[in-house]
Amino acid sequence: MTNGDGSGLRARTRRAVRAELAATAIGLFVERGFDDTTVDDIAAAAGVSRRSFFRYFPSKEDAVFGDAEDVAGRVADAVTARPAGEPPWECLRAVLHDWREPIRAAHPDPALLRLIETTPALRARLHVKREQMRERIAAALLARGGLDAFTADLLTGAAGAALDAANRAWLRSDGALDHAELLDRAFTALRPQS
Amino acid sequence: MTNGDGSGLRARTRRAVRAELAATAIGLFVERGFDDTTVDDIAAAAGVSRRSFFRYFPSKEDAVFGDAEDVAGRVADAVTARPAGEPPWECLRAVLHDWREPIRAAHPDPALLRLIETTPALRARLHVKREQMRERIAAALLARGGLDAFTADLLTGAAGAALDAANRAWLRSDGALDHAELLDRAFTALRPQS
DNA sequence: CTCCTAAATGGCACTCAGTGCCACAAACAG
DNA sequence: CTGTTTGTGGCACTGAGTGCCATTTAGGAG
Repeated sequence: MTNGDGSGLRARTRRAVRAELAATAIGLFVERGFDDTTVDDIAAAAGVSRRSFFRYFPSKEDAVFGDAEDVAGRVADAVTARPAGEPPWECLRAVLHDWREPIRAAHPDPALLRLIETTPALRARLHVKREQMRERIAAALLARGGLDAFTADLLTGAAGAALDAANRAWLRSDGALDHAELLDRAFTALRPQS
Repeated sequence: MTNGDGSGLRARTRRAVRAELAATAIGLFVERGFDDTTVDDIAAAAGVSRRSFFRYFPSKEDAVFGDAEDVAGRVADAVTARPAGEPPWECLRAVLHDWREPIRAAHPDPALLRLIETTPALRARLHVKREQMRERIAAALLARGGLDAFTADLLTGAAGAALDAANRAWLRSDGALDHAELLDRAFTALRPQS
């Protein structure tokens, strides 16, 4: 029996190659645009074969959004870890507030954000990942008890809308506005009535 | 100068062929699944060439969502047409309430809804269309005055979340629950504070 | 009706994403 | 060392989407 965890040379090199591929792909996307970059380009620039690229990422888009599932899982865990009696909306507000920085750090390049905004294929993938994340968070919220599935869907959807509105306003201001305060304003405005 | 409007044999046959293609495509998608239906299959079943299919729809997915832009435009117009003094949130609630039926009528087959839910490519396209619609509605809401861009984004996003939550609960109940009442509950819960 | 132009069509060739298959090399367990 | 597992590259194939061209057809001008 081998070690199932992430130690060992096999798993480590695999993670390194994956990160290298993602960085190379993002660099090329930002430089030439998503559609004008082929998988062959990425693979060649990273020194692997085209076939191997698809062993690390199921699609070209996933080179950008590869770690989204990990983040979704950890955010869901953060929801579960909140105090039991906390109202659901406050729980979501606190968790999203805590995860603003980690999420931003995973996509440090503002040019990448612009690229995603202007590339239909990337926007589509982002929306799908976002929805998968929302479902996981809704499930975690539901497991905490105190609400039904309808309310869990509603609150997680509204929290996503709050985050989106804050992000858009922040991008419009070119980073001049305070992101945390924008998010707070959004959450306060949408706080559910009784 | 020819007639730019939609009358005339040219435009009418074009609309007819487009509708025929969409119906054929949806039928095949529901029957065999989206991925197991090729554009060749659709074109052959509708009696046109593969090349002509792409003259009516820019992609295979658009055979399902082809009229989304029209709907988005008309919903935005409905927002503009609401009484001037009406609070934004009530405006959105009223417009979405009025458009529940027309939107449902455009996708009458529940099997199609299930198919969209379970097909990644269709879900992705749906999310993109949804977001485009939200942007148009946000612009219309903004043009009414009385709010800033941040609030317009926030309210339209929240309205979308309300609609999604109502739709999901309605699908979960297999149509047993009252969709209008679910939507109303969602809007009431998220009504923004002062 | 005839001629002319604009639009619609079909066919072909091409690029590129994504997959299945196979042969080969490196790591690892015994 | 030996068998097994895991990663890799190469190849061929399907299918979406696009550019180009030759042909047909609708609809307006004379």
